[in-house]
Parts: sequence; C-alpha cells; structure tokens
Amino acid sequence: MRSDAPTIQDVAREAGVSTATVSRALSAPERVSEKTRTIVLDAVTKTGYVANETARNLRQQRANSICVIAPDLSNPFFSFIISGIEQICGPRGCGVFVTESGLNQNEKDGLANMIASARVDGFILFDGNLDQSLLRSRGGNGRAAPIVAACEWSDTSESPSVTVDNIGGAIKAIQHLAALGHTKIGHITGPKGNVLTEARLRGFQKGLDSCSLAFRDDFVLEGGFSLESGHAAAEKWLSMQDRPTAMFCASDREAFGFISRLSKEGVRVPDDVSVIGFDDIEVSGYFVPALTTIKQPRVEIGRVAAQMLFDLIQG
Amino acid sequence: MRSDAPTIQDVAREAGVSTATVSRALSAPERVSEKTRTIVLDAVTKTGYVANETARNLRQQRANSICVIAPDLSNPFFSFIISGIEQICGPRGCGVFVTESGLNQNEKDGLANMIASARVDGFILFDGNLDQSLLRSRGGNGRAAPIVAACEWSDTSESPSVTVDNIGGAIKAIQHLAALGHTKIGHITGPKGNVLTEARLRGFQKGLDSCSLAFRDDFVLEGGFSLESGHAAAEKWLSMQDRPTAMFCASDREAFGFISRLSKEGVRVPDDVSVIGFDDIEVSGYFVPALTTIKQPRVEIGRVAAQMLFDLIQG
DNA sequence: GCCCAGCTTGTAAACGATTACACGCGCCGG
DNA sequence: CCGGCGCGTGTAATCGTTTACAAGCTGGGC
Repeated sequence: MRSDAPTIQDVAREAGVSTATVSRALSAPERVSEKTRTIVLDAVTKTGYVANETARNLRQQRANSICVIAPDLSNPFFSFIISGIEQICGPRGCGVFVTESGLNQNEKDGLANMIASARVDGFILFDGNLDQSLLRSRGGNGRAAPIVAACEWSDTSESPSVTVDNIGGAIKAIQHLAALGHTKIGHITGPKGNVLTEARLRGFQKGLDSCSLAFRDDFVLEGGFSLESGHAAAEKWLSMQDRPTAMFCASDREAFGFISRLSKEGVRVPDDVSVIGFDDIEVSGYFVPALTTIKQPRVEIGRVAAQMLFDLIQG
Repeated sequence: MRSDAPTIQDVAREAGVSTATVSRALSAPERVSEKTRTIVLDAVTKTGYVANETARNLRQQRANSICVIAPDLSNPFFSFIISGIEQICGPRGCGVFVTESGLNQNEKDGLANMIASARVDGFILFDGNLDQSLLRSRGGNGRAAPIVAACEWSDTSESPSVTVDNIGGAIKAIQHLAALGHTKIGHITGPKGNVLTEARLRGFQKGLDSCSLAFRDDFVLEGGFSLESGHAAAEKWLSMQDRPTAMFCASDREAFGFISRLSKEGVRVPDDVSVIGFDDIEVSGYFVPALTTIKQPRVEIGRVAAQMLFDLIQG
C-alpha cells in the first residue's frame, strides 16, 4: 500500500473546498453545484486522487467483497464457475476472495472469522460439509452470515442454494443407456458422505426403476469424483466376472480415469462398454471418444449464485 | 457485515481496562502482565470479539490481500497455480482476490486502481500484456506497485517473474520426437502476440537445429492454446499434401483438440502421427492415448510467485 | 532517602473516508 | 416585510483499530 497517496484532504485543499464537498462531488454529483463539481474534478485529476476503499468500507460498515470457498481450488470444475462469479462481481466493484475449505480446523476457524472480522460480506460455498459452523458467524449475535451454497448443499442448513437437478440428470443418463439397449448398467459413485454422491446414486436407482431394470449392488463401484478414483474403479470392473455393459459415472473426471485404464487393456469405449459422465467439463467434448455427459452450466451457476448472494446481502 | 459485532471497546469495558491494553494483550502478549492478559482473554471469549480487519488495515496502511490477474479464470490451467498461491497466502492470513484481465478498458482501470485504492498490496499477473499501465499504480508518485509475473512475462517491464524454461522445454520436446525417428516435425503455435508463443516457437526452431532438421514454414500451424484452435489446426493438417509425422503443440489443450479431430477421421495417435504437448494439465496423463507433454509444476509456480510477492511487499 | 530505570497501563491522536447536522443565502408567497 | 423552504456548503462526529507519548508504580543501586 502506498503511504504517500493523495487523500481527500489533498483534493479539498487543492480545490479550496471541504472534504465533505469533495466526497459529495464524487459520489453524489447532483448535490453540488455545477461549478464546484468542475473544480473538484479538476483537483482530482491534478492530484491523481483515488478514494481509499479501506476507509470507505470502514465508514460504511461493509467489506465490498465476497468469498468463494471450494473444497479444492485445483479442481478445474470450479474454474468456469468462478469465472461466472467474477462476471457479476467485477462490474459492481465487489472483490472476490477464493479459499480452500479442506485443511485443518485452524484454517476453518479462519474462514469462519472472515465475516466477524469484516473482511467479507458473504460466502459462496461449494462444500456441503461446512455450513453450520460458519453460519454461526463467530460473533454470538443471532444474525446469520449471508451464504449461498452452490453445486453441493447441506441438508442441515437453510442457506439458499444453486444446483442442477442431480437426480433428474442421473435418471436421464440411465434412460439414455437403456435406450441404447443396455440392461446391465453400473455406477461409479462420488466420495462417501458427499451430498452429490447420494443424489446421483438415488437418481441411478430411480432411473433403473423407470426402465424396469434391476438394481444390483455389485454393479455399484465406489469412486471419489477424481481421475484416480475412476482408474481404481476400472481395476475393479476388470476383475468382475459378470460385468455391466454400461457405466454411469458420478463425474466426468471419474469417467476419464475409467476409460483411460480400460483402454490400456484393450477394452474399447463405447464398443465394449458404454460410459456416461456428469458435469460436462471443458475437455469432455474432445475426449476420444467424446464423452457423453450430463451438462452442468457452470458459468451460469456462478452468475446465479453471485446474484443470489447480492440479494441476500442487501437484505 | 454485522453491524452489532462486539468491538474492542466492549472487550475493554468488560475487562475493565483500556482499549490499548486489549489491543496489546492480543497482538503483543508479552507487553501486558500475566494477570491482565488472562482477564482480557476471558473478556474476549465472553464477548465473542473478533478484531475488525478493515479498521486494522486502515490504521496499519495495508490491505493484507493480494490480487491474482488471469486473462481468463475459466482456463483450468490456472486452477493448480491458484491453489499453490492460496497455500502460501492462507496460513499468513493474507486474502487472495481473483480477477480477469481480458475485457474492456474500464475494467482494466479498475484493476489499476486496486493498488491506489488500497484494496490490495500487490499483484500476481498471468497476462503478459498488462504490465506497464498497472505499474504506474495510478497515483502519480514514482513508487511502483509490487508485481510478480507468472508463466507469461512482459519484455518491457522489469517485474520479477516465475516461469518455466519454455525454450528449453520446447527443445526437449523436439529432441524427443527426433529420437523416435521423426524427421518431419510440425508445430502448432499459441496465440499471436503472446510471449509464450514466441518462446516456444524459438525453442521449436532451436530444437530442429540441434537435431539438424530443417525448419519448414508450412509445418507451422497457427493455434491459440485452446481446444478449438487445436481442432482447427487438425483441419489444416488434414488438408496438407505433405504432412509432418509429428506435432509439437504449444499447449496440452491444443493437443487434445488436434487429436480429437484427427481421431474422427480415423487418424491414430501415435501410430499415424506423434503428438507432444506443453503444460501437463491434470487430464493429460489420462487422455487416450496418454499425452506426452512438457511439465509445468503449477502448484509450485503458484507457491513461488506468492512467496516472491511477499518479499517484494516487505521491501 | 533519593533517583532512575523499567514495567504496565491509560490517554488521545492518528488512519481516510462518509454523513448527520447546521448554517448562510436567495427566493417566493402571504 | 417576514417566515419558510431549498440549495449548497462546511463542521465535526463517526467507523474500530493501533500506537506514540506520558504517567504511575515498583524496586534496586547509591
């Protein structure tokens, strides 16, 4: 931070008016006379004045920033969403912090304190397992911190959320596979304890139901959304006696890992086994073969979440 | 921001001491007596006090935040880097803003003002075309804003930068292809005017030189780092009479786009044409076939850049 | 017994904006 | 001619910290 930056005092002196007038000339131009406004604006240009946001925020009791909390920032799934958030926040002059939620309790406390310490006005949360402790907002008073959940959500919290229809998407995926003639359809799940894992698994079951196909426990392989977990699931699949001929993966990355491992054994997709994913991450359309997938409109999710958070903050 | 949060005044009243003592008890515990410290800490717990960062930052003339500027946040290439940055900044309590640099002049001004308006203490910049206007720091005084360039850099600026050896990496790529027996090696470039494009093209030429292979103008296809540009380059390749048998792509995504398009025509990699990429994005190892690529240690790039920026800020 | 050093603590002035309140002035209607 | 209204402006309080300075107290060296 520059220590010798011109302040509103400098502008006032230069223009020969009070600081109040400078402030008004800049933020409520209609409240000063034409003449004064011109003088002030000239003085602003001359001094190179830029208002100090920290001082403004302190006075106005706000942070003019929001915080995005992802379980893992390195996951490219979030990149488009963050871009969407930025599209809404940027033009409003609202800053976007990013943080990771994994990690130790110490860091979680730090997150929880971001509201109490007035660093941010609200959160967009991509981690379904973090809500309740944050909501308390670490201040003791009853007011809940503005939080919008996105993609994942928490059953125990009443924060508004932005999600796609996970169950419906999964049903569509199964129906698509069934329409191709598959009767033995398997599923690679997400990580245990994740709300999306449950929803997509339920959708998987419902989808089978709707096609009058039996649900087979041994056709459900445990995954974790990641490339490696898809890889591991492929090992399992290869070792099975009675194999599903189609797999519904809880994420695209899982699907990639699965396909990649199989191709090393000469198993071909979709000739030998059909695969469908979930998310539509960027590279999906360019995978060989192009991955069929359930789309999540990620930029839009980000935009909507940001918009909702603003509404929440305004009250 | 909560308006009725307990302040240092409340704690002082509760503990029966002055605000100065409370402040010292928290930030310089050795300067208050054991007894007072206990009383103050109790009062802090009782009131649920958390220091207001905005007020602290104003007083201490800092922002305690940095800003990451990427040309395009939706590009997953940045996700690991940002994670690395967060790994360094998070534990220090330093906030990480993210912004996009593309866009209109208006928004660029906004970026430039982030220093002047005391919102951030420095920048990590992933866009080689933005430096000089920012450096001026919009305040008029000569002091340059702390900026660390990462991945891309600007020839006209003297900000420190964190990059991999792009030329060396490209040379290695060519030598690898030559070692496989290829004599007709082509290149898909990055976007025009990008500093990485130039470096990798130079490396391409040097690599050919080092293997005593001729540089052929018609083997250089224009790309743009993106999946689509790789796709387009593939069209071009398909239409060539005399084709290179190996392609060095300036980015992994280009390579994916290229391979994807070729596979639709039944052209197989690496049987019919060898492809090597640059970046080592996460999915590369799982592509079918796994993409050979020049690695960029992205998490580490983020960590180093963040560390450098801190050093710069401390002076 | 006196003085000085050192340890604790308090008082009050920053930091740089916004904004409630008041004031002076010109104008208009009664 | 007077009261009131509205406009434009200034004065000063305020947001919640940190920190320079000063002051009170204790204890030790002489």
